[in-house]
Amino acid sequence: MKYSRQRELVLETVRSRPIHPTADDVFAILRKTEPNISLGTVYRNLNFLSDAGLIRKVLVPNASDRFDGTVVEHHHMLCTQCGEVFDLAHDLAEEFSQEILLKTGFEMNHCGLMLLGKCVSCREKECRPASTVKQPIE
Amino acid sequence: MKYSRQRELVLETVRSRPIHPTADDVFAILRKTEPNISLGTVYRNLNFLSDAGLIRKVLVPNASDRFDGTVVEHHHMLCTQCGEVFDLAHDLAEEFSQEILLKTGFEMNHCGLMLLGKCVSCREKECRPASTVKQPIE
DNA sequence: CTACCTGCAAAAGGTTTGCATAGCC
DNA sequence: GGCTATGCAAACCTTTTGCAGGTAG
Repeated sequence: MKYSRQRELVLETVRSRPIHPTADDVFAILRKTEPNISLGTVYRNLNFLSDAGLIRKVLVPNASDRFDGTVVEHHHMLCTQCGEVFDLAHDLAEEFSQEILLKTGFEMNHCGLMLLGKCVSCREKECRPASTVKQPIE
Repeated sequence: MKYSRQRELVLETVRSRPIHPTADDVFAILRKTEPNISLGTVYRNLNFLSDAGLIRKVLVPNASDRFDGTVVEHHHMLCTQCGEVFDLAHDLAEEFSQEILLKTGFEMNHCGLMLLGKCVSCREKECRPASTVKQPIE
């Protein structure tokens, strides 16, 4: 792989942010210190780096793709209320993916699971009677 | 709801096709018999009908949204090889969604599960030694 | 009659690509 | 020096929207 300053910056930006930044986030962050970097270059490098396995592209339905510096196998949960993306540890889905394979023949990809739903803090913000709100177990 | 010929045709087209057609699929199908129908109208009606709960919009990462005439709760599996979308019965995911809620506090939406992976027929097409190919259990 | 719907075409949002120039090895 | 990356802008693809005219109730 050929070195370029921009590629290194893109990689470092994704790796150092746990927020699953979009291409546009990365672009905005880098623009601050690298005023000439172009959006095209950011996209090219994000795709290059995820093809090379150094980062991961997280496909988000109905929104911009996001990029993830964590390359160990894990899955994602998208809160359809606030738009945040959360990680889901692989072992929480392992049994499920085995069951799906056995029962349907469908073989889940590594990082192939996207859950749409409502995250803890969005659920807590809703004014439901406290008794019906299940507390998450961390 | 106000009647229109186009709306009825769109609804009927989605309901009668198990292929989870995209807006463009619906448009192409209807164009054959309704040469003046416009893509904008197809989109407007698909959105209207899914807002009204008569069909469902299936958000597909990295590809056009698809529409589903089956409105009972179920989930989807996208084959990242052939691009087909398959239904996944809700009861196969029920236990999993309970577990996720308890362990992470994330509350899955109805129809909120998208599995990316490889479908049975794509797996069978690959030239692996037969012994390593797990047969699906239907 | 009025509200809502249509067809058309333009706009919008996200992503990719062509081209000439610049930078790594 | 050659190959690849960059910046810029235009192109692309899917979806939405504004508008003027048409249709259901």
